[in-house]
Amino acid sequence: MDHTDRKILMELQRSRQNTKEIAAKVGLSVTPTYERIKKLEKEGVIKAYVALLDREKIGKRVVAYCQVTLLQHQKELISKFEDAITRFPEIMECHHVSGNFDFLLKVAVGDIQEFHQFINEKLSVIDGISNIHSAFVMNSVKERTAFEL
Amino acid sequence: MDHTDRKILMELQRSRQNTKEIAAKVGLSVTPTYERIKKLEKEGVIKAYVALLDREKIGKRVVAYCQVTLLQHQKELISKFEDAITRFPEIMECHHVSGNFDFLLKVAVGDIQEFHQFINEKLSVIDGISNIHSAFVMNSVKERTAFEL
DNA sequence: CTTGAAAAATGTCCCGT
DNA sequence: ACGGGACATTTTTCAAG
Repeated sequence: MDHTDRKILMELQRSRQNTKEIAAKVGLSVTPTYERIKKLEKEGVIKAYVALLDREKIGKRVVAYCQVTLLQHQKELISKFEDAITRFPEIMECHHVSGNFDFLLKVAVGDIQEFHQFINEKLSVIDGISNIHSAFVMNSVKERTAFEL
Repeated sequence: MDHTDRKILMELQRSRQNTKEIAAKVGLSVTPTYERIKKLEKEGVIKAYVALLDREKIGKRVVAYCQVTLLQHQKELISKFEDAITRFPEIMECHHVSGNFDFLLKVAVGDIQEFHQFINEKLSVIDGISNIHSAFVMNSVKERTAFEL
């Protein structure tokens, strides 16, 4: 992966464009540009092309980050927790992290009532949880899916 | 926005597809499907179509969440902090949150050395910061950009 | 909404260098 | 690895029921 590939990826991370436009921006003709893109797709560097939606416009007014601490750090307990997490559509992200707590969850819901319900009926019901601490997003200063290359 | 629109959005959030495929999945013909998609784009419900990359394959081996606490909660201090944040390409997300700390940052870098450099030379240099606590992502159990509709 | 059609744009691939 | 050109697919628009 060279400088041109990185330029192509930066563009594709920003927005969908046709091969001609990309080619012009990286200073190549269409064919090599096309082949580079296909190669990046085949290698799995590009995982998918997706649509990003406006959170407010689809009625997800509440985003919260939940710090979850488990009772013990046994393999079984962790697996059980991770399995449960996968099933909840409210959870956008779940990361196993180092530090004071074990998991960091990003949750998106319609309103506070729905969040309350999620915590009480879904999250806190999972076995082996010792503690949950939530922080509500008041304003997203920056939010991108694009990595710097 | 009705049930069909939501179905269309769910598909487009999952992966790029041509109008014919979407039409088949939502049980409409191509023309109305095409018009619905254009409407959702025009209204800004669909913000953009982007490529998602494989983090490991582009060499971003380290992701960390940083909890930042400011010294005081003055408007000026907050604005200054937010301005500085915008300029750092390592920062993927920055949310102003309620709770024990003020800002939650998602940072993606190549390795620990780069992270160390980011904290010491970029983040901690910003005026008005009282505390930074970082948690490294060891495993991402779930990571999606798609909202449930 | 459906079907069908048709032009323009784009994607895809083969063959040169 | 690059560029040109040929062909297939898709996008986009339109008309009629």
